[in-house]
Amino acid sequence: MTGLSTRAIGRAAVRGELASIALPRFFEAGFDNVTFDDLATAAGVSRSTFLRYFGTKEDVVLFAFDPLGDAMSAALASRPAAEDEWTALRRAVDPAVALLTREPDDGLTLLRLVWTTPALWGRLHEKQASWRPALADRLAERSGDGAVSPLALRTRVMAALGCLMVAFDSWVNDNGRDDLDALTDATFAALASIPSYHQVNGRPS
Amino acid sequence: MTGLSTRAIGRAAVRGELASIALPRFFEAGFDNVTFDDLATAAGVSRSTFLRYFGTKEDVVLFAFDPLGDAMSAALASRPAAEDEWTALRRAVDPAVALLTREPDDGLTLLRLVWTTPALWGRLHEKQASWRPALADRLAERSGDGAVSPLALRTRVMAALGCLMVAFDSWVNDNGRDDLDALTDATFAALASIPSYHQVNGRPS
DNA sequence: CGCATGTGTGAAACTGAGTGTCAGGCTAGA
DNA sequence: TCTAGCCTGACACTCAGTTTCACACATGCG
Repeated sequence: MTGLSTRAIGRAAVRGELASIALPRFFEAGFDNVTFDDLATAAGVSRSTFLRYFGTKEDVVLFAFDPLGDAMSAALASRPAAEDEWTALRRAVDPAVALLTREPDDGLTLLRLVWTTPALWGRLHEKQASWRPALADRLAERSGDGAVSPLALRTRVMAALGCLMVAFDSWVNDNGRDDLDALTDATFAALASIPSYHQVNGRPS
Repeated sequence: MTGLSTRAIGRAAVRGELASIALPRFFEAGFDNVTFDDLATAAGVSRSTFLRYFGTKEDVVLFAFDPLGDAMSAALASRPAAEDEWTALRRAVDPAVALLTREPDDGLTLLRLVWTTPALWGRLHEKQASWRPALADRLAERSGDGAVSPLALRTRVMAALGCLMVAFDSWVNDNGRDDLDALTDATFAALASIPSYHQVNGRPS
């Protein structure tokens, strides 16, 4: 019943506070031009302390995406059992879309920073990959446990999160002109009906 | 007609030589436990020189994947025009499968190193992403230029390379027991027919 | 043949990320 | 009040990656 100790709650709060102080610096100066010393000074703590809360500089920025893993798993689990799989996956990524469009300017700025910094882009994809197992588990539950091969489920989860990433990419590249939600619909639609694919096994030379 | 100068050829050869000296060290000791000093000493050059050939440690390992971008583009371009898109994409990733299965032990060892080192895994995905534009261009050519939206094409290319990555993942995780080619077939098949997806736009609540 | 130019190499100094250690201070519980 | 444990700051350290400088070597030209 210990759940979250008072320590852990405090720690999470401090992390959020530090991240919110650090983000504007990154936006202004660019990710690579801000040092831990800068962040620590801005936050009024020592470099040591800042580093204790965020093991890497990337974590400071990507902290914003942390809740998405659980949120998307929960969203998928709450879809009606009768709903088809791809629609359920489309709805599962809604929390991600919502996170970035709640404050469209902030969301776009954040995503732009991630997209223009290879280290951040890479880490976001690592994080995204870490969400997959839980989503594949939810998918297995809803389609009867042995009905579809785990490999196929993992592939479809990969595809769904990939659709989200392509939508992010388009959104950043057109500077938020299009609606992120609509872009996500479009990427999911692009995989929904892959035109006439026959004989995967059996070598179509 | 300058193409490749004699300089560039020499440089590429040296890169290959240095990489082939370095790889076994990584395999033995683990990526993080090998320093540039170690590599330089092993290769009989100075740290400066080694760093001039590979800007980062990740590049030393991922050097092996460098030719894949062009190889996959060429493979896709050479598919018959009548072939359906998804099959063409499946064939486009053949060079990647071939690269890793030519010497199955070496390929598996290399991929295991990449998969157990977050930094390498992330960089491989960056590199993979850098291959996408060219592949999307080849896809646009074969399906009449304006016929399918660029967003849809980019999404399908992402999905195809994602299938490859999931196949890699499975191959590493079962220690090469299954055939990588067959695993790739399976992941592509998992997206070929996404079961009954209706109405992406129009909010299926 | 002698000289200038460009390129590859090595040495060294420097910045900054990330790790580990240690001592002091604050808080909570007995 | 005393004690045990955590949080903090200071410091030293390793290593990646950048930059600068000087030297060696090759090639092209007069």
